[in-house]
Amino acid sequence: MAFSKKEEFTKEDMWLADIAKALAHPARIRILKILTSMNACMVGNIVEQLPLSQSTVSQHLKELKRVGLIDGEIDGPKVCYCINNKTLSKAKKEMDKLYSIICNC
Amino acid sequence: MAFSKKEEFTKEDMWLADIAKALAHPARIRILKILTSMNACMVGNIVEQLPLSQSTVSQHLKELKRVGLIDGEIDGPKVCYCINNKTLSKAKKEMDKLYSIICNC
DNA sequence: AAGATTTATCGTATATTTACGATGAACGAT
DNA sequence: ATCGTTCATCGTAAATATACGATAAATCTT
Repeated sequence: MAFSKKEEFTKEDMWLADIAKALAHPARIRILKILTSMNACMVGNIVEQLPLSQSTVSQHLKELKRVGLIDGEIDGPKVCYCINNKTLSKAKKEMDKLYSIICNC
Repeated sequence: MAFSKKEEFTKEDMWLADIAKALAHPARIRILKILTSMNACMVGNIVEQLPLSQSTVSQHLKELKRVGLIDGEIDGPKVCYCINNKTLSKAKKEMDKLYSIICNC
């Protein structure tokens, strides 16, 4: 992103852009769907369902966690990930707000 | 993105991820809002309202155009940009669909 | 025709993203 | 205590993204 000038934008636009960035890879969209369909699950379970290595999936999980869209809970040597519905609700709300502003529909 | 494995995902997830990528910068969200508030406008008009150089704004416009969220019409030496409501509607619809799948709200 | 205006593109620098294998850290099981 | 399992992190490579100034291309104005 080089030396980005993001400070010059509103907090709302920056937050939404950040959420959009987290959604900007099909693997991460897939992960959210997987977590929903299984309610919650271990990393290994997610890796199985994606055409990516364990380390790459771990990075995608980290990105989703960074923006708060998912939570990870340590369970022995495993880690159980799940959707963070609070952040997701907020994301939906803000996204709807954006569309209500810019969309004629 | 290195050598991305995006071929292994569904078209829907890839399309949505691509739309999200286009929204993944506050300047581009701002541009969509500006285009809405002014209905349509020239590049210079947009540049005025952003803390970015003309060439950088031009790149952001190109990214929005790439995914079809905006259209540009040449008008003399100027170019008039406007929202593409068709793509935007589809984006909203697909985004809603995603949220309806993954969101408990 | 010459000059001004407008915008896209080029060239460039730096940061970030995506991917992988290898390694390390934490835990459970033997 | 050692071994296997699970996952994050490190190191690395290549592609993209972001930003800018400079330049080119197209069009208006004079």
